Amino acid sequence: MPAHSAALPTKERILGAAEELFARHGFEGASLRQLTAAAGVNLAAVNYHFGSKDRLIEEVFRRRLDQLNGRRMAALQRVAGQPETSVEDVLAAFIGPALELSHDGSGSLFMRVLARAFAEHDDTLRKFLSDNYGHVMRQFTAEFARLLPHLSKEELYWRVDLVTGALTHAMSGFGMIQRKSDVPEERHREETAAHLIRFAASGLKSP
Amino acid sequence: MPAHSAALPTKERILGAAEELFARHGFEGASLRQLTAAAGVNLAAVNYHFGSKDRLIEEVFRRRLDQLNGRRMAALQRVAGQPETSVEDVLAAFIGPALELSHDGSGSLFMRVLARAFAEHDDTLRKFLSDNYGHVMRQFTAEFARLLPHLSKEELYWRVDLVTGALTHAMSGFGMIQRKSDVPEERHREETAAHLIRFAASGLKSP
DNA sequence: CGAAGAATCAAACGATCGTTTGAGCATACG
DNA sequence: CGTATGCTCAAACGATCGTTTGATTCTTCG
Repeated sequence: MPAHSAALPTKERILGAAEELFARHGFEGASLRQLTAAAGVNLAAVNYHFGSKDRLIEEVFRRRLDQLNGRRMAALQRVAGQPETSVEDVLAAFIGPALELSHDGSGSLFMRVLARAFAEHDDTLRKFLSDNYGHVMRQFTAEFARLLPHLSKEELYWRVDLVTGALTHAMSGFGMIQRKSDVPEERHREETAAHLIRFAASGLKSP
Repeated sequence: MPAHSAALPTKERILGAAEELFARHGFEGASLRQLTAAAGVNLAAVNYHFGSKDRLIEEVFRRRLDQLNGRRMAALQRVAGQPETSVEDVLAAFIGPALELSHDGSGSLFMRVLARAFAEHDDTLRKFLSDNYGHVMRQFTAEFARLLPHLSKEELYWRVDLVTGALTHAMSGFGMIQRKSDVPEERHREETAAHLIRFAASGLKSP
């Protein structure tokens, strides 16, 4: 059993520093020496607690995606199959949890890590993400298919993919997603969600 | 003066191999040793011809972006300011040249390199891209502003940014952009452009 | 031809990478 | 108390990184 450390357990400190440095410098660009120095732990701690750098990368994803996709699925279940559900409702179920994470202090960098994962065409990482979280995208796509029955399968896949790209890009912090200092946090989140949902719904429902 | 080599000049061979390996493994992930081996040139050739790895990265961008943005600007000039110009026309001027490049044998990997550049928050690279090619995005945004006068500045920036994200994502090869073997190249390009333009125009014109 | 310059080459530079080792410290349990 | 067990630590492992050097080859031109 681990002794209760001063501030945070070593594993959590490593995961936090890894998230920040992976977002800033990429998976190959961030070294374990920078990482462990930032976390204030010994260099060997990574291999002791995680086995390897690759396994650490997977854990960085697992920690956030388990929560993020759990909330997405829960939100989807609340509207899926209902007769009065709109495209906007489904988009809100997809976007809302991501925005909560994105504006949640320690998790705000994870969206940038996720954007990097999309840019990586590394097969191992992509297979890990597809195996563990592919079912979420499939469920959302199925619900969109129900709400947009006039779209061919190919047309639907196209549009869902374009929506994914737009949201990933926006939420990884390139856009104007930064909150102005005179706007309250929660209100800014709602306005951001409204922007994203309006744009994506328009694209999805395009004739 | 360079002697005329067997196939391609050394500089071009390096640029070609760099584009492929940067797309596949990232800027830090691709080493000069892999790169020069793939190009069939000596390791020292990179520093001899380009000065450093960072300067090589810049040249990889310059070679493609000069052509890409030149064509974009030329296409934009043909429709900008005209009274009968539509949002779709401007989008076509932006997307068409990128699709030509994306489907042009040796240039097909460059869009993936560009997607990586977006994921990199490296200040040096971003400043280079902004300084050299920022005026292109500004010109297109100005034309969108003319065609969508009811949008606030903030709203317009939001939507242009979302369009950029969607297109970068799609053209870097995550979507279904791959051509089926029974569809002719040019027809597939037109259909792809039609998909992208319809989606983006819908998002931009959203009420 | 012969000198000059451009280009290529093998080899090495110091720095840094991910990973491993083995000793040392702390806590837990008989 | 003594001895496992979980954890941390400094140090080192071999490999690989970007870059530099100095000699060698090739090309051009007086």
